[in-house]
This record gives sequence, structure tokens and C-alpha cells, in this order.
Amino acid sequence: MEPSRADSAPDPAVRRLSLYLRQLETFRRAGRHTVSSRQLGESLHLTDAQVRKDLAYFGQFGHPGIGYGVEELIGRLRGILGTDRIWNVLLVGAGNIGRALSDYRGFSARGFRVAAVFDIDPAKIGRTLGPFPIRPMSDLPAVAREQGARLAILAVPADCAQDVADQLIAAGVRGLLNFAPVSLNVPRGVAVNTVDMAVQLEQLAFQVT
Amino acid sequence: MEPSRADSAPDPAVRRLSLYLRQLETFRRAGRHTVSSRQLGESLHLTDAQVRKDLAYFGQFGHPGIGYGVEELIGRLRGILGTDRIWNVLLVGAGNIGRALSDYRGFSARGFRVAAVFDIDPAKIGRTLGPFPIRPMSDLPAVAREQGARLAILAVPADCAQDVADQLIAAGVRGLLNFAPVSLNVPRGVAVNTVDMAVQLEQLAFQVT
DNA sequence: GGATGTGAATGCATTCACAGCA
DNA sequence: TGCTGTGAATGCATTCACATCC
Repeated sequence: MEPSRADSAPDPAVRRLSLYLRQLETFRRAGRHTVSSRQLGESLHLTDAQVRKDLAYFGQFGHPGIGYGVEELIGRLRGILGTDRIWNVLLVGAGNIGRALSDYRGFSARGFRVAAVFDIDPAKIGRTLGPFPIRPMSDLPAVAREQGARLAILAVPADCAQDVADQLIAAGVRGLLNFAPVSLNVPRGVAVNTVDMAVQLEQLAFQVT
Repeated sequence: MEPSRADSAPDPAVRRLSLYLRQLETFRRAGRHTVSSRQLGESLHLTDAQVRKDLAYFGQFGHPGIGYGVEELIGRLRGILGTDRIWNVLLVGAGNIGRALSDYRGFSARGFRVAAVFDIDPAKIGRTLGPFPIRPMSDLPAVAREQGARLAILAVPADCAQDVADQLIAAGVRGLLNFAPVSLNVPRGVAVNTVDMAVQLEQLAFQVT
């Protein structure tokens, strides 16, 4: 039995998969060909057992006595996460955060391509954000279909985030990366990931106090 | 016994405290004076028991038969998180993300003030980022001391993040909000919170696949 | 020796269910 | 009746420890 995708891996394990991939790419840049669970773990402040267990949920990728092949494991993890192909991502919100994300190099380096930029503010329509024309929300259904976009980034003010989310979902988007400080309501089958910067700072304030 | 701060609350509970605070402020804007654990939980997709247990780690804030006083609980949570006063935050990195964060309204609304902006690139020194002069890293120790800054935001490229982190810690910073896609090594007593945008998208890609 | 993969044991967070109070 | 606070029970993730293989 060698599931290319786990039947039921713990959620935290899936989150760490991304970190393993990121770290493996660093090892590869450093010219390493093989890495042990202990080394991979130490670089991320995790135990070796944790690393092995996480990877084992998804298959048998290691070589006893040797460790894991860096190149090999990168390929496996990409396959599991689904980033062995390019994802077109829609970006809504041409404000400060939208601008920063529209040409964030970290996205393209990891298989994500911002495909189009939208805004709800009529005053911004027709202007550009870097190389992107800012499009009205009315273009959304057509563009989403053309680009086959299943992911979107929400970089709009809190008070219109739910409304925009609804429109994105109606246009076929299945995963939302939300930068508005609100808890979104979405139907089953749609994934949401909210990044609230103020919450992040609050957590630090608590720990530092 | 009524600990204003829990002796040992689960980490996940502390993270949710920030969400409760955010949601309570929304309830307050809506004019509500009281809220039950069930209502607070539903708005965040949590169970009522979870809400009560989380809050109970920190004290007895509720009124049986009534619920929680919105204004009262906001004050308590601010006190626990340490955001009942203004935090001066240093920002390093005057690129796209740094620019977006330097005037993110969500920070000031929640008790955080960007106090100064730094960059390692000599070409940027002396220029401005919005209202902030971009300062050289050599100014860091003095500014950190003057402002009493214990928190900092790292918005620099991955390959210099560790170096900048070391300098910030040497300057007395105790909490780092890191936007570089790397795992930072810090001494005990320093808190790190890494936000990796590509990792966030990867998680969505996995769930959507 | 050096490393993986994995059942068993541990530890921790969530949920349950109810006593107690308004 | 409505709601909180909390011990007890459950469920889930992590860690341990070892059989297995290079």
C-alpha cells in the first residue's frame, strides 16, 4: 500500500508538509542530495519522529540507513500538495496589500500565478496595478472561467469581504486566502485561510508581556 | 482565585483569544451589550463549550443566565493580551510588503504603531516610505531604545532574514513577525511568528485538489 | 552503524454533561 | 428558563521505542 495521498492525515501534518517542502528547496540550493529526518526536523525545530510520522502518512519516501532523497522528496511533496502544476489565482483588492501581493515573488517561485486583479471601487477600474489592468467585479465570472481559477486572494476592507467572497464562490472559486480581519461564512467544499496581521502581532504581544 | 493571566493556558486557546476580541469589537459596533458563548462561538465557527473553556482559563468574566458583557470582556481580553496600551513596532524592509504594512490601518486600530522603518539596502536610505524616513540598520539600536520597541516586523528577503533578526534581537526586540519564508533561529525568550504567504496558498491548493 | 516506518504509550486539547446561579 | 464554569470523558496529535533494512 503506498497512498500518494493520505486517507486521513492530521491537519497539522499537512501544514508541516509545506514547511518540509520549503526547507528541502533550501537544502537543494545548498547542493545537498540527501537528508535525514533528524536534520530536516532540526532545521524546523521539530523532532525526527515528527518528520517521519508526517511523511509516512502519505507514503514511503525514505531509504533506511540513508535518509530521504532531496530531489525525490520535493517531487513527492509537490505532487501531494498539488503544486506540481501552475495555479491561476485571482486577486481582489487593489489597495496596499493587493499591490504587495500582486508581484510577490514568493508566489511564482512556488507554482502560483496571479492571473487577474479586481476591485470593487469604480474609481480604480481601468487603472493598472503593476502589469495588471484593474477589472470590475462584473468581469469576474468570465475571467474565472477562462483562467480556470480555483483559488483567490481577498485583499479588501473587512466590511465588504463577505460580499466579495460570495461572488468569488459563485464564480467557481474553491479556496480563499483572506486578508480581511473577519470570519467568513462559506459553504461546504470551500476552503478559507485567514491571515490577520493584527492577530499575529497580538500573539507576540501576549508572549512578550 | 481569579488569575488576570492564566498560569498555563493551551496555546490554541491563546490564539483564539485574539479572535474573540476581534469579534467582540464587531458586536460592539453593532450596538450589542451582551453576548453568550454560543453566539460568540457560532460567529467564529466554534462550539460554545470551547469559548467558555478558553475564557475560563483566564478568569471568570461571564454572568450566569446573562452571558458576557461585550464592553467588559473587550477590556479584559485587552488586558490579558497586553494591548490595553500602545506598542511601538519596528519595521525592517521597505519593499512591497513593508510598504503595505507601514500604513496598514488594522495595526493602529488594535494598539500597534509602526514607530520607524529600516532597510538594509543603502540605495534606499534617506528616501521615504509614506511618512517614514527609511533609516539604516546602524540606527536600529538607538531607535529601539528611544522608542522602547519590543516588537518588530521582518519584511526582508529570505536570504537576509536571519541576519536582520539577529540584529533586532541584539537591539532588545523580543517578538518578531516574520514575513520571510524561512525558519528563524532565535534564543529562548524571543517569540517568532512566521507568515508565509506561499504556504497559505499551498494549504488551499491541497484542500481544493 | 545509521536510518526509516510504525504500533504502543503518552500527553494535550476538545467535548460532554451537569451543578450552580441569575 | 438561560447561561456560565468546570470536572470527567473523549478524541487526537506527538513521542517513544523498536523491528527492519541498507
